Amino acid sequence: MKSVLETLRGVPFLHELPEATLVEVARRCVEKVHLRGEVIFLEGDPPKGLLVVREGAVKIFKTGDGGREQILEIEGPGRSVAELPLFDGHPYPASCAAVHDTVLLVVRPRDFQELLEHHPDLTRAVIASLAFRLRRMVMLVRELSLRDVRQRLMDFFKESANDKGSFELDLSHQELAARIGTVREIVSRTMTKLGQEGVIRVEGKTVTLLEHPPRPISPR
Amino acid sequence: MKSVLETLRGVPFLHELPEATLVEVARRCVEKVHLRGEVIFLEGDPPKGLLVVREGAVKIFKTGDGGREQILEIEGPGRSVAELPLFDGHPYPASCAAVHDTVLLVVRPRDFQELLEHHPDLTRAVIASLAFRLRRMVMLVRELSLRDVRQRLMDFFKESANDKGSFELDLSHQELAARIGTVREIVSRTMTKLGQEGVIRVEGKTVTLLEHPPRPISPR
DNA sequence: GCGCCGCTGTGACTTGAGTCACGTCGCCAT
DNA sequence: ATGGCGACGTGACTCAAGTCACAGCGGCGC
Repeated sequence: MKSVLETLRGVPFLHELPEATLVEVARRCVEKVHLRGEVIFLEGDPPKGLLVVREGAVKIFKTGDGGREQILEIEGPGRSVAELPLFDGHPYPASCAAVHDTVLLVVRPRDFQELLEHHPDLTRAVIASLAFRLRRMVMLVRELSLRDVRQRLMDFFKESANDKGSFELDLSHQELAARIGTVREIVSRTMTKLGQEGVIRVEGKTVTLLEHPPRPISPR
Repeated sequence: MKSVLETLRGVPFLHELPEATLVEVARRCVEKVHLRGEVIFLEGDPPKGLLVVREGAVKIFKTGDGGREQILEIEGPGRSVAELPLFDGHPYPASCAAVHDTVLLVVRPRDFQELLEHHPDLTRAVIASLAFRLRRMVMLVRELSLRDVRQRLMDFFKESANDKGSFELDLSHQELAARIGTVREIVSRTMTKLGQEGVIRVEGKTVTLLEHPPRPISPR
């Protein structure tokens, strides 16, 4: 596991801060461990502080009536979560839970405020962070509203593969379903079908995207 | 129509600025007229500047393969749009078009940057603005993923009514459908059904929400 | 007045997605 | 090994939503 300082340096929106400041931040960090599945905060809770994933992974999600879950974001090591309520003072708009056993660094709200005041350049970073999340949410809206499950699944795979031909799928079908806005069974079925069609190949946890000629746009 | 200054004062995130600054902003405003239906910018375009609706209304939307449209936000007089690309420098994540004939005030990106530098307190406002939009998008994701059309429609009505019993629906079914993520016919049908069930009453453009005993939670 | 056009209402049909119910497989702990 | 548990695969069924087609209405311009 990386040192506290290394972890903080890896957070995109803390990246610009001078070393001395990071040390200041590190000093204020509390470490907190959450076991797989454990809830870290619930929608509606008041801000707990800035959370940085040191090890493991957490999910941000909304829950619907039928108990169904829509994951907004999954964040791994070196990523921060829960900035929003910190910046606007309102309660969390969504809940958060540990996807794997997780070690978090927590910077309490007051400490963070103080930091903001002493480091005005940090504010720019904050804006960048919010802007990034906003873009992600717009993408998610588009996916959910304008694409079918098959497309959403492929989009997710392509993003995970990140230009490489394959990647490790470290989510259960259950979680993958919640990520792309559907249910376990549909993910299972769709993946099987994609495999049969030769669009992807699945071997254990490794998913390979098989190139296939970009099919011409079908006439309407 | 309100004066330029009054319009600017009405923008939530400019509200805090001292009068003198607003005058500065007003001086840099260019006015631009767009007729109903006209496209103001397209997804992928580079930032055009801060846009403030002086009169009329605009929609921010994404377009899908089949030509279907998902509206992210509709903004009326005294509301700003297109802040995001201004803050992070990236292209628009969605397109924008006039819903009615519209008068816009435009502050060019360079002028806005200058303003930001001279008024550091404005930065807080910027954060608030992004935070607000982010919350809206999270709400939209929840709607799209976890609620059915009937619920989305009622949610939209309740928000429009804003605690009053009724409101003016100034969107076509087509636009309403794009707003809540479905198609015209379904909106039409669902509204008819809600009317028959006595949940709402529709008279011309006026929609009245009829109170009805909060039905007990159905057992699962 | 007449014709055009955008908006709306509705029937009939199709289908993608979700639900239910099992069965299987592999892994871990006792 | 054996029992339990969580993850996965799949058939069968249901249904909300979307599509297609068409008809009526109402306003506006010429």
